[in-house]
Amino acid sequence: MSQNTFMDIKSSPLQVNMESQSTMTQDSALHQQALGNSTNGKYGEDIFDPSSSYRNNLNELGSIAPMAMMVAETLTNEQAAPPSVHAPTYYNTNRGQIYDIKSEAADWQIDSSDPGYQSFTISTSDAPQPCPAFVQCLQYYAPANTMVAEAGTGDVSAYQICSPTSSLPQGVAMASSTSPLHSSQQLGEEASRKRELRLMKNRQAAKESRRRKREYVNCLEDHISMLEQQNKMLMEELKYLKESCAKKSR
DNA sequence: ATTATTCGCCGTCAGGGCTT
DNA sequence: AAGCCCTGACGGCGAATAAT
Repeated sequence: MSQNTFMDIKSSPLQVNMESQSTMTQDSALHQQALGNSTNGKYGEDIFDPSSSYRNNLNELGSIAPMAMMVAETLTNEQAAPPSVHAPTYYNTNRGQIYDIKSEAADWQIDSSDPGYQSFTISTSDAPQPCPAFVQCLQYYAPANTMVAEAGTGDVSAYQICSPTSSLPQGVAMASSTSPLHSSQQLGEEASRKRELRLMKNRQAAKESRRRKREYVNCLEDHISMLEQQNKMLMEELKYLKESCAKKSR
């Protein structure tokens, strides 16, 4: 299989043309079967289990742990060890502190002991940093398959950010998401905040989707290798049986 | 050494499917 | 119906590689 067959093929005219002109190999035929025959946006249904999506196939292999489940487990199981995730970068805004998950400076922990997630505490060794204007962001992600936690809309009224070097929370209580909006400026800020939240979620979803797809393609490649090996053995067995029959018939 | 092409990854948008 | 999630499509970017 070519290395980039289904990773992220750009559909520029040149590349589309190259694809359409390329010879249909066994691998590409299999992939077309796996991907092209899909009718509902999922792919891979023809290779493993026709009644199951590729994600289900992967789940059966135990290779995918849905992040949502990890979130639920992490936030509800107080006995569980705190997840090891990367440190966010903290920013100060006129509405409090928000953070950026791209920083990978240090480990941080989540204290979810507060029932109902009315508030929670993020501990980090990072000192708060100044930041350009940004909306309040109550969602944070953990990279590398660790966990995702979300809060910020709905019934969450506040949360806190504090430093582990201080016994008292130094964080800023965030604006209540349920507070009424009075001005067009506030409406604009709310819309902007929602957009940022949506983009952030989609960004993470896209990453997860691509990771699942890579995993799926890897599974397909392994499956192909196994089938090729199987085919080779069967061909050898057939050859042997044919020769045996020929000897007997003489 | 410079330029062109390829590759892989990312963020965003759009649209379909599912849930509430 | 609204909101959310998932994923294909698209364009941009930087690194690697090939061509000159």
